[in-house]
Amino acid sequence: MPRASHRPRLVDVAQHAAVSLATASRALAGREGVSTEVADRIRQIASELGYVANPYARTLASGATSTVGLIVHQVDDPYFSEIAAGVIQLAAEQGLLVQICQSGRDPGYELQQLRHLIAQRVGIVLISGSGYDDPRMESAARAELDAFQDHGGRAAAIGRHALGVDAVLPDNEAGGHALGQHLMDLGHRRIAVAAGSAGLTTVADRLAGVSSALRQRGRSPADLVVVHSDFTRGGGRAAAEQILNEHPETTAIVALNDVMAMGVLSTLRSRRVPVPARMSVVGFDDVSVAADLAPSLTTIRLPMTEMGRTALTLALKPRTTRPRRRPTGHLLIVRDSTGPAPRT
Amino acid sequence: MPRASHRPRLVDVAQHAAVSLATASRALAGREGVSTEVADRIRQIASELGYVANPYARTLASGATSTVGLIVHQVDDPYFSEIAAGVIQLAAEQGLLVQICQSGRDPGYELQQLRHLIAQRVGIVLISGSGYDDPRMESAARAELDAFQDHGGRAAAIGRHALGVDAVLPDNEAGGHALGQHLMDLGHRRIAVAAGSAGLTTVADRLAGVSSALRQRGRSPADLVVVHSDFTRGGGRAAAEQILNEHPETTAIVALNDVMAMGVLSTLRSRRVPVPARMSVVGFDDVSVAADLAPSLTTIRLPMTEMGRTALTLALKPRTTRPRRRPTGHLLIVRDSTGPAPRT
DNA sequence: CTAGGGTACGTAAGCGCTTTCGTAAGCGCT
DNA sequence: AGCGCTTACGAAAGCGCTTACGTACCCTAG
Repeated sequence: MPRASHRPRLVDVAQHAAVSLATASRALAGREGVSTEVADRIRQIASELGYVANPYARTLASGATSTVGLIVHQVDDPYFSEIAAGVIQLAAEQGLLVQICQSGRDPGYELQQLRHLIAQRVGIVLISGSGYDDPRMESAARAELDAFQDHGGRAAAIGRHALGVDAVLPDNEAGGHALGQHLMDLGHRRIAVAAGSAGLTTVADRLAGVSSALRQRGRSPADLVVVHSDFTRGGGRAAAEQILNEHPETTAIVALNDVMAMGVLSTLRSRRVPVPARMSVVGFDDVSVAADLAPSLTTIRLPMTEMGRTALTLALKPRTTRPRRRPTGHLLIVRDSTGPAPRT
Repeated sequence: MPRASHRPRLVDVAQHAAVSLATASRALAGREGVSTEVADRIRQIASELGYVANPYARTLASGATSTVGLIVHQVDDPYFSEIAAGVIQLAAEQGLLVQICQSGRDPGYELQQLRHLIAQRVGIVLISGSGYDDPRMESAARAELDAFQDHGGRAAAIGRHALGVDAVLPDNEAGGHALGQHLMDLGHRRIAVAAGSAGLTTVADRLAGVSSALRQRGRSPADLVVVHSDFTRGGGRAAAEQILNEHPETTAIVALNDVMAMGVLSTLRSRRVPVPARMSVVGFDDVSVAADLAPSLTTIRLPMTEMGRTALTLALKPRTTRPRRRPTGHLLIVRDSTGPAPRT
């Protein structure tokens, strides 16, 4: 077999510099034990030769990987693509490579992807998406991550907790609360929630926030109509259909993320329900298109790109005994999809 | 140093099966020279042990990589995220891993990312984005890809040609033509184009299509107002501003991609120009949010996700002497952002 | 002048695979 | 019985790095 690569190897650099492999390796790794002049000469020659270390050989020898695995639900969901953008940005700055996987919102498949990434010996695992209420759902993933970290891997979660790893977490409950308050302030009393799949912590937290806002104003959370479907545009459409059919008195719909809100708006448009005159709609996340929807969407802004960066930053730091939790800010963005409740 | 990994190695499998390393390797790779019974026993044991080959060792030994590098402009641009989704999908089906890079629309940085990917010894490179009119801009990338392919790498381009590699290519000119025709049919005579950066082949091709539609109807393409900015939302806003200020007689704006169209619509909204009553707007690509914009966008549909899959499929096939070009379909989608030209 | 201790560098043993080559066994044929 | 051929497997040489360990050298102190 011919040489796998035509690229210069470390021996080539070492020969040109008339030093041993060990010295060349040390010099390029910036480790000590090499005089400054020799190190400079080696680096000089390496760059002249266009030498770049073979990461496979390097990893095999040292066990230290420089690739980070990122698990998202769907890269073409704007929430996740903004997170991914942040991760990839920072990774590029750090000279790391990002391997990306889609779990397709399926916990079983997600676990499989996680195992695959770990089996591929990535050094860092970043996992986004929502956690599950049922601890049994998370325990397998958690065990996997624990073992991974015990053997020197690093992991961080984005927007999900209960995984026993560092996490960057938006305050979903406070965000939901702000949305609830905003709608109450506008006089809405018949509020429905288009929720993602039941059993997701993100859903539970955001919902709890909305409920608490109602309770704070002396209204029973039982009045809140909650329709579960999933965190997709189609899920939003389905939820809106159900709300319109079964609860025609509703004057405001809280979609628990922007993508669902897009579906909700779409259904309202095709049903010719004027927004916000007849129905107010709010979302959550403030994905970049939220401002361009018809009408532009009132929502809670989350700094997704920054969340991605922060998660990688956390994973890059040495592990602490207790998992860290980094909160993110959130902000109510009022746009044109909300207005005063229609008089009855 | 402790063993880098706690995972079972090939020796472990071999020992349990009481065979040599070579036999175990052959059996798991499905290569011949192993009796069926022995091979089955080895596979059985491997799966019991949860053995997964160390890709670093495997690649180092064989030179065959199983990771594909994908270069996009920005993952949070919906056009690219849909392409990425397709690539990642198919890669997962094939057991390949995807390393993703953002070039940030900067040709220099893109070249750097390309070199980086190749230096990282990916086996397949997929490059998306637009090519450049100036052949000198592409020659460096082309040389890099040529050398890469000569040494056994495989590459494919998505939506760009002139790279000397297999490519999946939408018919940008025909799409532009369809848009031009559509607007002419609606009676528009004062048409402006919000174009991406000058020098991009995508821009030139789509523009040529629009011009040819005008010419076909006996109008001079010189009448076409072309404003160059870039393929972003901000670029669309800027272009729209300029068009409104310098060419107030315009009744239709062709944005050369949907993301720019979003910016155009945003500007028109803030300037209170009614769409389509006073101004028609069209985009290009049909990203998934195009239907949810205000108003929903008339555009040319491109099968981005499928384009991603096709590109990977091409790269997976053995290389042919001449680069293949796989065309993609396109389709005019008429929505609410276009209407009859206002009477003057 | 020698012992002791750094410092700078080289030697060589892996990391966990793949693959070439060698060998032994089994087969049919003359 | 002897030959060549095929088949099934093992031994061992790498792939291109990192790093523990060894060694030569120089400097300072006694």
